[in-house]
Amino acid sequence: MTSVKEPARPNGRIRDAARTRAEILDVATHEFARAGFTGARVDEIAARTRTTKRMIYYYFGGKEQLFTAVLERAYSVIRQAEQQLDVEHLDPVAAIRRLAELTFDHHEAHPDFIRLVSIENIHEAEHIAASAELGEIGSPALDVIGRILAAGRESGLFTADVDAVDLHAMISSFCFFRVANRHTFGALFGRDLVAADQREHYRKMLGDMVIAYLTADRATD
Amino acid sequence: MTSVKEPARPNGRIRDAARTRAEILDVATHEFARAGFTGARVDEIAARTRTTKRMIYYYFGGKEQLFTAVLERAYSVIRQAEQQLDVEHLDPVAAIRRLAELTFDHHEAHPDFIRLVSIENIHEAEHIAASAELGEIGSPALDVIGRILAAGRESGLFTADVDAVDLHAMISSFCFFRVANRHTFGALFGRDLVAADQREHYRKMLGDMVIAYLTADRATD
DNA sequence: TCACTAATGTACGAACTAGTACGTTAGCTA
DNA sequence: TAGCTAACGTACTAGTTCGTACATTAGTGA
Repeated sequence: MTSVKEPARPNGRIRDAARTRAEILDVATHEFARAGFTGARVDEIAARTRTTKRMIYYYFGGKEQLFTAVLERAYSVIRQAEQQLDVEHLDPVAAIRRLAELTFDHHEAHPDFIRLVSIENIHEAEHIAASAELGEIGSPALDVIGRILAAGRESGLFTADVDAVDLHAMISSFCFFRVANRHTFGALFGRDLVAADQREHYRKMLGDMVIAYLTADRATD
Repeated sequence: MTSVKEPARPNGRIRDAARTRAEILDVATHEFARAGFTGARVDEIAARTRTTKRMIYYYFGGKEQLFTAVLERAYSVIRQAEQQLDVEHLDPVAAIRRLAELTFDHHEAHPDFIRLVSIENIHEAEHIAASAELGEIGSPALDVIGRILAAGRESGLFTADVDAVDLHAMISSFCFFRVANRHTFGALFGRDLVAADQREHYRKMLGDMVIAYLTADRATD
């Protein structure tokens, strides 16, 4: 009656450390983004993987370290995207506009990342501080912005007194706010900032804003 | 030995519904802003008041409703501030700049409010949705912006294709990001967006940006 | 093929946490 | 001043939640 020569593998359990680790990270990313650090449940994360809670502690050590690992991977994704940036062949104005648009697109495409950043700020960036990997490495985009800015100033096109970090903050502000605060903004003002049919409007608005700022005639200031 | 005619008032307990309610709200505001909705503890909030947890349930019903009440009061503060706005006697450019600066100042002065908004967005504005008081009432600032925008367009100064809500989003983005994301931004890029000695720089940057956007020469677009 | 270790699973517990049942009293009003 | 009710306090519970002790096995290298 009972099977005799089955490969004694209940649940199809195959050992694969990398896969298990990655699966935990996937699920944890989604769960932390959904519910926040405190709101996320270790048991819930475990239940949504093909492994058990024991493995979370085995691979990551605890809830805090798991969240740190989630952040590390999330930031590595954006950094990789920034390394693909290819705008320096354009003239400064077009290059900045393109960069702003890519930032806009990236924020829109990764709402979970935006939520993780919001959550990490509620916790005053303590997990980033605890991460060896994430400590102040800057970003590839910053170098690109710096070079475009220099070229634009040299040619006399750009008049604004900003450096790359400030401009990055300006561009990110708009992109971040639009995604992160869409719920309260929508509830209070009745406008969905992420509505599909408004996408081009806001994308252009961002580019116009940044270019206008950089190229404004400041003679009368 | 024992006191005879003391006013039988252990702990100086005086009944004052309004004061008790307000004290709970004060403490809860701070505690929710500090730890998030899930992270905040009802017991902890109660411990920091002069009353007991029982009173939280007596006055507010539960943790969710308490958070909603906290949001209602926080938004009423900003609305009151907006009602004091007095910029329409200025020319459109000066008026918008002044408005941006006041928004900037208000964000800087109320970091707890910013955190509450972040938290409420993590929860997809469900408490605002549950509040009769907070449902899509707009904001006094929106009317002001609308009138300034109309005046600016009429005089030919403003060329941008935005309405009051969009402009409000643009201004808020920068102010919000600077305060809300200062921790991750500082940790990653080594720049404190809220440093006192950079305050004027960012305040001017915001005004310059908004004015440049509104008044840009769009003939070449 | 044997032994060893990395990888995995089960079961449990201690501490916490939102919420409540029940009892008390200050202060107002008739 | 008697009585009533809004305001308040104490003590408890049911359910949750992070973390771990202990047992097991797949797969690899000697």
